[in-house]
Amino acid sequence: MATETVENYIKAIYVLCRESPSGEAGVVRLAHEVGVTKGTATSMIKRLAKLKLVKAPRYSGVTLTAIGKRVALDVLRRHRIIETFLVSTLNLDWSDVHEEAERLEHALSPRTLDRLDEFLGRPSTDPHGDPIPSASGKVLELRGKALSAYVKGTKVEIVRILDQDRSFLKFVAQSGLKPGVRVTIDAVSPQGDSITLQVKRGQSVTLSQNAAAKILARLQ
Amino acid sequence: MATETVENYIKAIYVLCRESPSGEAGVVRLAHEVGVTKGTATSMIKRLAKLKLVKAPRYSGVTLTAIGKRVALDVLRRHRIIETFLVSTLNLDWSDVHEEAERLEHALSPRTLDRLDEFLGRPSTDPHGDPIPSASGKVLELRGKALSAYVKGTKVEIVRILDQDRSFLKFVAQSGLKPGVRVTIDAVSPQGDSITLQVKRGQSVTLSQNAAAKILARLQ
DNA sequence: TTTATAAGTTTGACTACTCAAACTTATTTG
DNA sequence: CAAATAAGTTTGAGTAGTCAAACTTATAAA
Ligand SMILES: [Mn+2]
Ligand SMILES: [Mn+2]
Ligand SMILES: [Mn+2]
Ligand SMILES: [Mn+2]
Repeated sequence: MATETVENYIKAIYVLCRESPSGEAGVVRLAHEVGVTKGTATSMIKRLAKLKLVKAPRYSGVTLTAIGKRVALDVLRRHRIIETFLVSTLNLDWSDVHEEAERLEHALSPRTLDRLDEFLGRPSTDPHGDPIPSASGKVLELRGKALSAYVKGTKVEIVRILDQDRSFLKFVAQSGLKPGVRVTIDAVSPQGDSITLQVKRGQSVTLSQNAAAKILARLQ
Repeated sequence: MATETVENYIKAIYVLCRESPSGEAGVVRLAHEVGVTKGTATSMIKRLAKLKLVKAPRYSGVTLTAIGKRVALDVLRRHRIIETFLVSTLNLDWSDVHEEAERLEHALSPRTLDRLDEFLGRPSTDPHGDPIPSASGKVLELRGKALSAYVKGTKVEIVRILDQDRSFLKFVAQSGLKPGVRVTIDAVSPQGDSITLQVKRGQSVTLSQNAAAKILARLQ
């Protein structure tokens, strides 16, 4: 079995590969993501390569092998089911659960995970709208487009928040922008680099294009 | 904060001190409990002493300091609340939850633990009848006497199973001897080294004195 | 009271993980 | 294209945790 540290690296590599257009994870960003120096990340990558979890040509980007991808999806499944439990059953704050799940995800046996999943009614997404991979390792990553991609007047439904940063999540929640909420694109200002949404009548929120890019929504 | 390993040692020392009449934990038994060699246990004890968690005179038994005792009760509280959750909410098997809680107990933040405790209705004992220490570190260890201490004809209520061994727990559960169950002492045979209980009408169980000593019960 | 044995300690070596700092290769940019 | 800079690697050292085996001290038996 992979250690807690290995699981964290693999999950981070999965996320980074998904984000980068080249489909590869860079060492510096990986190091930053897991909170270590780049030298440490390099040596860990070597170990992961020896474990057949990643492919890492020298002086180039890291990618997951099929086995590595499977490990990542397992960890992600655990992480998101736990987050769902913490929010929907224990009523913990939406913006706090990530750190907690970060530790708990390494301590759940398959059986307990399945019981938890059953108890929660087999949810398909977590509180942030992140899709929960199936037990067999399948996941539908793309649902919706970035808020910044819609034009003025469009009515959309928030489906996912891509950033796990606590303060950003806190701000998003404060603005009433949880997954499932419907908003109207009120104004788009390329000069001001901002976008304004109407959440309810009389309540509008202005976001930078950058922030709006981290919130996914779909039509209707 | 204490590492996972440190927490495991401290908890084991707490349990061993409670069991031994001298109130001290031996290195060999501690090593066995934690699953390491005695040399490893010795070197860990040194670290624990440096951390002011234990007192360990050379070539003699280990005892917890006040700080160490506090750590032990914190871990025990987490362990037992988790076990309660796994059994009463997720319907996991009574005899399986110990191993699971053994890992989860190191991953729960105080806030999440409190929410879980609240969700469960602030239970006072876990599924094995073990008392759950309070958040402030208080615990009532002694409730009931060993089954082997009662005489023939006595009607008692099972309150606690002292052994966490899976096969023993499985046997106990199979025999219908959970905490809360009422039984009658049917026969005591000093020669046969055994004791026979009537659980329901027509259902009786025979235990060795040794096994009966690990099951606590109280009158009525 | 000696002696065998159990309990406890020490030593040397190993894996997993980490950092700082020097170094090498790749990528920008003037 | 050459120089500057960013990205990636290597080296040396350190902590946490572990084992096997040799060793020392305490305890129980003879
Ligand atoms: Mn994690
Ligand atoms: Mn999430
Ligand atoms: Mn444990
Ligand atoms: Mn228990």
